[in-house]
Amino acid sequence: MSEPNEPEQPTLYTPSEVAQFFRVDPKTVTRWARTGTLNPITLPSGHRRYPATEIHELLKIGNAKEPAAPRPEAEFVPGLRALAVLQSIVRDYFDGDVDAVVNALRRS
Amino acid sequence: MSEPNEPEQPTLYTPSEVAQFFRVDPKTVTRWARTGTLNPITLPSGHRRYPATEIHELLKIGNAKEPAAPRPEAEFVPGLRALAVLQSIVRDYFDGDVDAVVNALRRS
DNA sequence: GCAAAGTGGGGTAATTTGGGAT
DNA sequence: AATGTCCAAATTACCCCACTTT
Repeated sequence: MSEPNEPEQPTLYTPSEVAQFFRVDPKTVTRWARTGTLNPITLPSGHRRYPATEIHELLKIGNAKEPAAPRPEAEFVPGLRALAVLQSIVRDYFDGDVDAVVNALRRS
Repeated sequence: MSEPNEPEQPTLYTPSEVAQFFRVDPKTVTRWARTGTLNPITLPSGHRRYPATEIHELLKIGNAKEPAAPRPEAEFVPGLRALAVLQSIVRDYFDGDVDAVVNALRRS
């Protein structure tokens, strides 16, 4: 059974992390969120988490065409768990449109 | 935790998985469940499993406003959050191998 | 049965939030 | 106008150990 690895590059950033990236006070990050400069998700508790994609965009990270990732010879075989999770993503976020998912992956 | 991967049946996340998605401590996820914020399934042992649909829905909160939804009839454009979640799946379950994800989708 | 990893409960420090004043 | 600081309340993180699952 394949299990999630430790995320070295998290999808969501905490307010403190974002503040450190921009070299500002966490309070300022909160203000940016309130004024719409940043678009975080809100936890059920009211705290905020900031999508890495948006932060990276603002930090000008990843806008260069990076060399292709190292390609392993052996084909990756996903476990049942990975398949189930992936399919749930396709269903909930992409309305079951597999091509849309593939396109989104190719662009990113 | 082996279960059929039929799209009709809801995918269940473990507390650790939910915690990774939200960038919070697993104990916080448990807290949300105890206070009724999340509605997990309770195993006979007392442990909890969280329906993916509810988790995905909560990950969208606060991200309702898309910067630009230009063409409804045009090609499907995933939201910022959808892309972020998808990328986390690629990273955690497919070791960052985009092609492996595409192949898995094409086969299913 | 045994070992390793994950989970739940509790207690305590650290973080986050919001408001207001500088 | 935008940012950093102080404050208090709420939320979360990290520590323990016992139990469950694999």
